Amino acid sequence: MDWDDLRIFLAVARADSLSGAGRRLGIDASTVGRRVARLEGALGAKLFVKTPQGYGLAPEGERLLPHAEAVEAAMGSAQEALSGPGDLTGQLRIGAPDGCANYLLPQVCARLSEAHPRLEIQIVALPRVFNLSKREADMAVAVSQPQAGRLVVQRLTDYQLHLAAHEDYLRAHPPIRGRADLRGHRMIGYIADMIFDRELDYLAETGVEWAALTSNSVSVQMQAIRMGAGLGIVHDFAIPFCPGVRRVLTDEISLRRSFWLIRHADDRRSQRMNRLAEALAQGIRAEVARLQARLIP
Amino acid sequence: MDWDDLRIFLAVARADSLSGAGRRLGIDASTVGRRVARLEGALGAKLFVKTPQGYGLAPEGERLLPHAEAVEAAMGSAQEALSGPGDLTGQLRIGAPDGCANYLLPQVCARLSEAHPRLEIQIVALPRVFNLSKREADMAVAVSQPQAGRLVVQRLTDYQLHLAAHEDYLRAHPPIRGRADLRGHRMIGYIADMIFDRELDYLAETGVEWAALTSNSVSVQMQAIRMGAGLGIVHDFAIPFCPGVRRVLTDEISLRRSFWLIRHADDRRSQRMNRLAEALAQGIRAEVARLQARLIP
DNA sequence: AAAGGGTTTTGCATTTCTGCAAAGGTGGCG
DNA sequence: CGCCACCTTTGCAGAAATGCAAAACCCTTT
Repeated sequence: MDWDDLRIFLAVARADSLSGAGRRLGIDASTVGRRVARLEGALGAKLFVKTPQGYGLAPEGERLLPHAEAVEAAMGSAQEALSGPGDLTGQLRIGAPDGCANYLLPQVCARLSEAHPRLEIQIVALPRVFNLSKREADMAVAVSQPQAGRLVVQRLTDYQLHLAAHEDYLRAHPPIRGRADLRGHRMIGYIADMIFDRELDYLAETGVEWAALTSNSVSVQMQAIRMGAGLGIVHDFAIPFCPGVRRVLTDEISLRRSFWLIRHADDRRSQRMNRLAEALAQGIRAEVARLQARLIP
Repeated sequence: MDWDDLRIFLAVARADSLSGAGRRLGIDASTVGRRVARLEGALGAKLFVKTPQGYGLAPEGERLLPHAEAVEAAMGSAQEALSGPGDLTGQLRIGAPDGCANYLLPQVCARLSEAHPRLEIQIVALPRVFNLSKREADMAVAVSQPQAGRLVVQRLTDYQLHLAAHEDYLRAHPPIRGRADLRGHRMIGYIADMIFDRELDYLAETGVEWAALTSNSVSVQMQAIRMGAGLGIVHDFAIPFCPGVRRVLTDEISLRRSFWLIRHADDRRSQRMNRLAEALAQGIRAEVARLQARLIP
């Protein structure tokens, strides 16, 4: 039995398909299929039920999975034992909502990447909740604490959101002195039925009923605001990236949210993962603080 | 990093050489060397100090070793999880002193092998103490309990030894009615300076001072006795294999010894190893009992 | 009903890995 | 001193694994 085939097995079990596993591993799907076949031969057991829709775990594979994960953990410890106390290496995939992914992670990860040249960071911006248990990512930034799953959660930082618009828009439209003046303004926000977390329902919280222009992406919303398309709730830390965008009604409308860093419970014992999480947490905290401090009141 | 390379690393670390590891793994030494080189490249660390006399663990390799063993253990559990509750598979290398290896293990292992067709049993007969920690064998039968090492020991069975000779020899020489009559007889025994365990010093215990024909192998001694070369202390359980060999002076000279089964402490958690050990223990017990019962008083 | 995107599977050219044989070194022994 | 046994390393031919492209299939959508 080739030990490396167990690595492939894990990937397929998590991706539920040869092609998905291949993408993740950076090798061809046909190779993945052949390695799985070889493993099954060596073990004398059918590990997957193969359908044209993908590979699903067979009972025997189900039984193997936790042991394969134990091997993976041991393999991680082994690699850890060698990488010098200083540098971090390997791959790190971070899932994050796109606000964080666009305006915070690039800088934070750039610095991290610079400090650790052999570290390979992947930022996955997705408007949905991650399935960490399937290892779609090693860590995830979330806007609320998950309830289920073998996960470990830590608070990253608080951040604020305010109503904002481009100064060109503000000049061209009636002044906004109070909440009542919002009536008649064009609002920009999330697509209602694509809100994947209650914490994102900013507009409802501010009492706005209707938005003229919506997107599932905060960066698209931000771009719309920057182009003078209207008013919207935006992250304070994003505003410095958009010259000309000004906050309005900061006294009356002010939201506070938190980012949470979510990791696999199993990774808790990994010194590497702990260090990566800590570096990420500090980086994000510092970046949020830096950007919010830059705001023109 | 190829997970399978860690398997090669383990073998080299234990064999202290590429060629030894290659023999053990059944692959060529040059391949072993290249895989080690590849692993070192992937890990960015020199794992071995390479000399024309072999591969010795470098400090980094020393650090990696326990983690690699953890991976090995996890890999074992994984394979165990799949092999049906019934059958045993894989390789089992048993080290044993040659008395046991010649007259007990062949039958016992033959039955075991028949019951588990995918099990591959190797019997290593060696006139020395095994280095289990280097995994020269998975288990070892010993004539005394080891004191040091992370080992687990269990008593297999007691057995007896008596003075014996071929009936042709007895007919051709003066009768032996008591210990005193032994004077003048040709004795067969161990080579004095090659006795690797005090328990083997049979002749000294019986008061015999000198042996005319000696060997480091009990089966060679037995063969000599069978050919009528003289008298010697032999295992009772070996006598049924040598037609014509009779015990003498059974009342006055009778030795009792024990076999012990020694295993790695780490293997204690392996259900497979436990089952193998149990099967071996029962087989050896039954075989000793069967053979000793067959003796002509 | 047909088309499109997703999957697995298969055939083939290419790359990679492996085993063998020879070369080069080093320590032990007569 | 030279020889022998053992080790590693290197060069090369054959075997094996890999990636790519195409085919076959299923489900969803137009």
